[in-house]
Amino acid sequence: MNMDDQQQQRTLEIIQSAREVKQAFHQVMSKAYQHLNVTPIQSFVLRKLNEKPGITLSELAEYIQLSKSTTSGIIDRMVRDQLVSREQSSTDRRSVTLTLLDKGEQLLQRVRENQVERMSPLLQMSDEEIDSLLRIHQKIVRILHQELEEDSTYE
Amino acid sequence: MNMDDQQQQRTLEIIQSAREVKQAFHQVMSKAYQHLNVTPIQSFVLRKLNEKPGITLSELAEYIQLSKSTTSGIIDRMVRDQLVSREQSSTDRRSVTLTLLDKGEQLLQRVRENQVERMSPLLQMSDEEIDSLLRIHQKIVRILHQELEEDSTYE
DNA sequence: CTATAATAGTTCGCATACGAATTATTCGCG
DNA sequence: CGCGAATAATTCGTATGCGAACTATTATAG
Repeated sequence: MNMDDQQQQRTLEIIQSAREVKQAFHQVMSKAYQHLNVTPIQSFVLRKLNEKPGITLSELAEYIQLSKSTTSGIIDRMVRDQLVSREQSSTDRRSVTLTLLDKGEQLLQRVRENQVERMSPLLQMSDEEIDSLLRIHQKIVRILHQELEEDSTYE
Repeated sequence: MNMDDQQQQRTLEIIQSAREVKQAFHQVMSKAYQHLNVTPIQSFVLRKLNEKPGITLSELAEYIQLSKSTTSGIIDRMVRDQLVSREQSSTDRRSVTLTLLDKGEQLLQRVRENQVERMSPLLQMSDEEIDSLLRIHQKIVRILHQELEEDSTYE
């Protein structure tokens, strides 16, 4: 329960560091995609729908780790832009199934080409660095998810 | 300009990994602070204002790496909640100076105590892992910021 | 078989987050 | 000095992001 100041400082450094990385990615990706008229999260959804056509909204939300309400809003705008179709499932009338429309597939193709150009500088990092990064990130996510579950015992 | 599929896959892994970390931090920190009625970014601003009392809005925005418009909105809500005072600068009437109010200082104290409890599991990581993480994160931020600057040559 | 639980989505109010446009002020060049 | 450029904030419209409340449907317990 008690940490000394140095440890507290250490924790803050990790949080701040993750924040900076998040912000930097957000800014680069927003700028990289804006001339395609697509947002970072929409590009992410395009990929997922391409991998799993006919997925339900709940499954997509689980997949991209966002709440259903947020996911519903994202899909709203993608349907409005004719990138995605939203249809009632035949097996469970509560569910909706999501599928890429032609326009969505074409956009995904352009997103992929664009990403190649914009993100390639990341590969300045060595394989060892990338492996190390991915491993530590996984560890952090595991620790934080564990913390979240234990949290439900509070209150 | 041309990457093979493996490299493209590698880049995607990095982006996805950063996204997962971001989401995990967001969820844990939101939950950790919600009973104090403060958001993660507000807790961050409380710390900065404590370090640099009398800072201007532009300086704060630069510090926390957010746009002025976003920062202005965050301060709006903190002023509304009587955590922060916003006063016209005497030296430059265009600027505003931001200072923590008593209520803000008290809240910062509770945030600090709370954070100790919630974030300590992160220290399951070894010093080597943390050093490695911070170093690689800095490298990523450097690469992405460089990318952002070069971008302005486009269009 | 039916009342109740649980589940799938949507909607609402709120807090970030951005860029563009606007206002007020200061700077800086001639 | 004085006028145009630069700077500091704010406001607006839009897109994430969340939880709570709600509707519709399906599952389940008795």
